[in-house]
Amino acid sequence: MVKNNMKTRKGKFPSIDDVAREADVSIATVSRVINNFGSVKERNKLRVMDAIDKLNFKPNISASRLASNKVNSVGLVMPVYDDMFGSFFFTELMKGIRDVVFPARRDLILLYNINEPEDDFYRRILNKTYIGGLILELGALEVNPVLWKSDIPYVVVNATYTEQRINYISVSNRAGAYEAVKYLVGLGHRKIATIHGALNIQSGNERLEGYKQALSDAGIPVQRDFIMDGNFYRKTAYEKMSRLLESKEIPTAVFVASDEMALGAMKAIKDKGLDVPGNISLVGFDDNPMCSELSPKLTTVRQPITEMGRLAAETVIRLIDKEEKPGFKKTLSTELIIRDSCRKI
Amino acid sequence: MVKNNMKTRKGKFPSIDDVAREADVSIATVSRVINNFGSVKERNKLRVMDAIDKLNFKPNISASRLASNKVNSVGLVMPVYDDMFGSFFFTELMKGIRDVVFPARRDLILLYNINEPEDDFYRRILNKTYIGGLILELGALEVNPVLWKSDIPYVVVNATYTEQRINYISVSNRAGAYEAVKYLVGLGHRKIATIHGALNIQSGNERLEGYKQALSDAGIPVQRDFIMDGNFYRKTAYEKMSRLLESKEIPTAVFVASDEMALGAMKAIKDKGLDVPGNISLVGFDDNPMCSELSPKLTTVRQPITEMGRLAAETVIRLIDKEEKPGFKKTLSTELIIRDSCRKI
DNA sequence: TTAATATAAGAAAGCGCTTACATTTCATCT
DNA sequence: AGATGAAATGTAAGCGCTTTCTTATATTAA
Repeated sequence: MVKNNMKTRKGKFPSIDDVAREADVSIATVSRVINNFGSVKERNKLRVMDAIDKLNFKPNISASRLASNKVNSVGLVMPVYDDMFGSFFFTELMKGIRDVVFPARRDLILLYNINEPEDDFYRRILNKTYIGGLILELGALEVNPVLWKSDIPYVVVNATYTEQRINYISVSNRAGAYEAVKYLVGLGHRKIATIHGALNIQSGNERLEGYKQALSDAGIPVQRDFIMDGNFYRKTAYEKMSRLLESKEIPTAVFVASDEMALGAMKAIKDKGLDVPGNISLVGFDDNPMCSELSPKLTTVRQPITEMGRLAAETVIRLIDKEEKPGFKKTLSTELIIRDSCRKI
Repeated sequence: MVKNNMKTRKGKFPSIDDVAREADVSIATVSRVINNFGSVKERNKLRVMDAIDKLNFKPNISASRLASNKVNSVGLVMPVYDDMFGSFFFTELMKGIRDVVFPARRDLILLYNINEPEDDFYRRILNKTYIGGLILELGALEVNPVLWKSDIPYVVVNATYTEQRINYISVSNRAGAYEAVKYLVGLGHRKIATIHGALNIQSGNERLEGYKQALSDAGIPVQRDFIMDGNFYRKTAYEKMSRLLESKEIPTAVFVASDEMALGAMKAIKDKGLDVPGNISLVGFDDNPMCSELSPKLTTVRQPITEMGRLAAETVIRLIDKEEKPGFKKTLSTELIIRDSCRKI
């Protein structure tokens, strides 16, 4: 039920017929050279290209799509972020995506679900006949059934799946967290707490597991009261850190599952009159650029978000072009960036 | 010269003919009810809608566009940002845009110019026959001639133009800077320096003017060596601030033309062993969320970026729909957010 | 040289819609 | 009841491309 109130663009663009007339060939030939398809004699190819230049002709994509029933745009489905990290993540991901999508001459369609039942939202997307494939960041959501019942190719970013058919590109959250905690252990810390992220989000869960594993492997018992329930928000981290500082046994180091939370934690520590890393060593996750603006500069686990975006775009395009079979799975590795927020003990 | 390697979506979607047959009416009638256009008897309207539901029919947008030569998608042209503010600005703007564009059932096409001559880039956009209008953030660039010679509606964001036909939505940079400096004057400061932004960008220029004007109006002479040439980058601001602190006459307050630069300035001050606001009062511009994470929390000028995005989207849609005549010009006001980085003197 | 084959070019039939125009239906007024 | 005009519906001609099929031309083989 779309209102019929759209604007009409002046119908003065040259069409393929004009080019054909100008080059004195048939429109079929013009189409062949436009699409670099079939065989055209060099002489005619040149004439057509000249005509195209002369008339400044650009093919009408709607017509092309209608006639060919082919499709090449990439859709990007994102949740509605509202925090600092969301904005960082989004822009970084976009950098990778755009660096692949635009040089490949694809269109990038942004798709936000604003107040629509999820099924309807995806059905609508599927019926946009010009979208060839999707890149999805789902946060805490599952892959929608409408999607996996369809035959549109999609790759999910920032999550892993055991289902064979689901393509994803993720990041080694577990290993990253493991490395961070191992680093703290290496500095001599034994009382290492964590403020973890939302556990309904995969990355939150995996980072917690990495933390536990690293402690176990170091022969350090995992203490229940050293595990603080966070949700990736700064404010929560502030509260949890404050709580941690009031407990009988105060940790000497804390692994915080995101930089944004590390910010809150650091503030809580300072507000208590304590020092980072003097009293408490801190490691974050993400490598948000603000990390190096804090004092002390935050030691953190960098995740290659841009790279993830780039790879996601490359993959979805290959899937659209059928150059790749579904089932593409990749986990990119993280890197511990050592700065000034941890000390030997 | 597009390679012919796109994927074909299974051609099993029901068409308008199927609906017409199912509802036992003509395709014209179906089209009328789809577009809510012309007159259709209630009885038939219902039958068509039932048939649409039953078959799960969705119109083929490419066909619709080709036939009607009408168009409703919104294109968003952005520069390639690489700094923190860019990412903040981009996400904030997007928030406003998406909150308008998606409920209005328009598509949002992201357009980045990656290594393409500007003219070609815009010509390509214009020939995307499904883009009805554009929102542009141009940074230091001018409106491209290809664009203003065309008849596509567009609104420029974050800049002002005297040309009558150019639609823009901007922010009162001058007044914002003026208010900030006036505030410093009110606190008793007389030696007020500024680190300004890139002067080839309007906002940079206007903020500098606001600074000068505020001083003049307060009867304070504008001192040449209190005006430091910045470019919105943190690093430059760090250097300029350091320089400022080494000069004979050290200011008691500095108006820094962006929060990102304020970050650099603050660091420079601390690195010199001085205190904010103890020795130097600081005011920023933007109200980047990190402002309230700094210590001291940064006093700054908030600009309504999301609101700008929202208005830009509303405007471009009204222009597409011809509900608005070209020449829409609006400047949104800023707001001084007083936090802890300034003191009385 | 001619036959056989490969290559190049064109003609024309759609793709799934919109819409101008023609036609039918229906309510209203003499 | 017949005339009249408005409302409802249908018919059919495109929109600008792609692509199949056909035909013409060039190349090679015999």
